[in-house]
Amino acid sequence: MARPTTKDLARVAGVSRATVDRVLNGRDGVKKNTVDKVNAAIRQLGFERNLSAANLAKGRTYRFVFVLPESGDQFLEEILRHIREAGNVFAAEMVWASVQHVDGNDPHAISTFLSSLSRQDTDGVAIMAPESPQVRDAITRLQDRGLRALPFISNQALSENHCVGIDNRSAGRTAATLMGRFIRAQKGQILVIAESMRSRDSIERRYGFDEVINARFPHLTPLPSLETYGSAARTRQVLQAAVARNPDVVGAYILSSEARIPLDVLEDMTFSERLVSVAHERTPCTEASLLSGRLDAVITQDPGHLVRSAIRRLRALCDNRNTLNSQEKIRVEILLPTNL
Amino acid sequence: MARPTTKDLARVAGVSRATVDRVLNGRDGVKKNTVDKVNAAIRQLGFERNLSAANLAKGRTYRFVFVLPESGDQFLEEILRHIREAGNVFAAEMVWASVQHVDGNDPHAISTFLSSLSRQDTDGVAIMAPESPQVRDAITRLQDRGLRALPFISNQALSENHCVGIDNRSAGRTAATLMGRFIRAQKGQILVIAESMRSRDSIERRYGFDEVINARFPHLTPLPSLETYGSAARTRQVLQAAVARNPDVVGAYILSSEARIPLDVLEDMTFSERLVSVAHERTPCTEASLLSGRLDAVITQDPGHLVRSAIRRLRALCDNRNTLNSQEKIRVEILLPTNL
DNA sequence: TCATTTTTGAGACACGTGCATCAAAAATAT
DNA sequence: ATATTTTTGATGCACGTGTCTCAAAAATGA
Repeated sequence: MARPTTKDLARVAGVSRATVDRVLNGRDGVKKNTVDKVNAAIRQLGFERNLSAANLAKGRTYRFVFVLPESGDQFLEEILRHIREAGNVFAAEMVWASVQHVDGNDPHAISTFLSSLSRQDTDGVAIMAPESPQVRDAITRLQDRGLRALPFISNQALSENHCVGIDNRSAGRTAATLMGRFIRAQKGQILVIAESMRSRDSIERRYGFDEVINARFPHLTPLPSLETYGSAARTRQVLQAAVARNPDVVGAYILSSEARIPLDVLEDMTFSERLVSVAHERTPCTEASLLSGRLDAVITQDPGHLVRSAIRRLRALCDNRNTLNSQEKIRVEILLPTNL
Repeated sequence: MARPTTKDLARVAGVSRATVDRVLNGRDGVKKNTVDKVNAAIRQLGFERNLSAANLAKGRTYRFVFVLPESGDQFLEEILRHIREAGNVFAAEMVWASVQHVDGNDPHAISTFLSSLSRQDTDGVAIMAPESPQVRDAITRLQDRGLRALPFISNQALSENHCVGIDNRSAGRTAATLMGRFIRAQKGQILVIAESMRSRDSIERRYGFDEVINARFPHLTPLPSLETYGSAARTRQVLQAAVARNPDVVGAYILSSEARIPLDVLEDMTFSERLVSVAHERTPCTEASLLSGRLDAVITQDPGHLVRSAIRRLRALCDNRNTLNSQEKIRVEILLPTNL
């Protein structure tokens, strides 16, 4: 019943605890034959290292940095809140999570910041930044210096560590399914509104969206993406232009994480029939809009889950452990007024 | 930077480590004044007990039992799989999770089993069983003996420990929203199919479903619940009778966690137009049905999350800690063919 | 005041692992 | 054969907390 300890291992393998330690911690200078004996004992006893004891002995702490853009985005606010919250919870497990803001549009700034990190003060980094060669190189150098890096939400093409976040193509496909089924009109156009189409996330969402609309709802026509660049004036302008060109707009898909501006602008405009609107990310704004009926559905990813998953995965990377895939898979969630 | 230890506490509070220990672990025989001094030091230093060290010192293990019905239900299979999986993950944190099957329809058997548990071999129990006075009493006695109990998935009216699981009324409301918006017919009836309507879960789902259909989709009529009792023959019989009485059936809501039988039966029947069907719980059967188009949506709760949440909450109960509410809230998830 | 009780302190050991050091044993080279 | 290198064992301390014991100090009662 009691868990076997390294002492038991030593006894069963017929070696000393010192040798068990050498094998467990991968030190060299141990004959292959001896290594095998110890491993056999590990299997035989079902030995598992007592993490509490190990961490205590090592005085191990995990110092993680979240590198985030500087925006005042509501979704990002949520992320920040959960980082603080998780900081408290994981404190008992010796995890320190801090946040560093850098201009998301300045690859040079990101790269410079990443270069400033060292093992002296940091064990791992979760990076939310658009993909760029500079950033990619900085991440590689980070890893060469022994730090662990993880792309966070915004997709980075890192070889193995796939991103903490949803499959954006699947998110776009889901938005399309809801949109297609909610719209009752026989035909019409759908506005697609993004803050910018330069990010990989937006592109993937758009791709998934078109895929499903074209295949399953051919009576609907998704219009070319409208970019707001975060400006209300510009949003109003491009939206009005698009609606003028397309008399039968029946839906609006807001695919960037800041839905406030497009929603406000849409509110002021008139359409022949009530628009079906779908947006991304749960924020105070999208929640309120769902309840008031301004939005019909919200596709989201749980920010708390994102943060905790990033921390767990960074820690696993530090310990060279595997994570539980089913726990770390971030789900494409659908919010309706009824399941907030 | 380094975390304060009990030694630091003792120094700052001007007492001995023994006294700090007495305060931290709530032993008596300490003057109120001294307690206050220690608590002040705790606040001043922001002391947090090192859980690793504490657990190591106590040799604490957490032995939890999941009490589950004996069914061969696919959803239950998933739950079992995740209990085994979680067992591996939590092993490093000294958590042992075992499973005990009892006949879910026999309150006496459940009560007898619960009475057989003692602190000698068990620290906490997660109970999935229909509510009944006998079971409720057994749970109370369990708690009197110092064990921790938690209602699991199936709703138990335990005073404080609210159930690990979704809000079933919200789930029913969500099913209704999707159903109402997916159905294009001007009017029609909706089949509501349950294994049994005796369980609190079914009742709550049904209640939420009717609520939304009546309020938002008055052109649709939800029919009285049909009970299958798990029998294919009976299912066929009651379904055919219901359809004979109602010529305009346009939707089917399967609200129990086993969707296989109703789906198979529905498949064989003919309707004037394609049914919109919504079921509960992600299982191999519902997944396949979504992809094949037999089902339009599935309302589900993540079984892995359920299991891990139950374990975390039981452990928190044992340690008299609070859990992170945002992490333990089980979401009403919506599955479409596009976000599996 | 002295006897009694309550409160506090000092100290030791335990938990399981990590990480040293140094000597002993075994294997290999000469 | 001996000298050298490689491999192993023995042992001790550390991590932070929990849990003892025993004695000292302080507070309370008479």
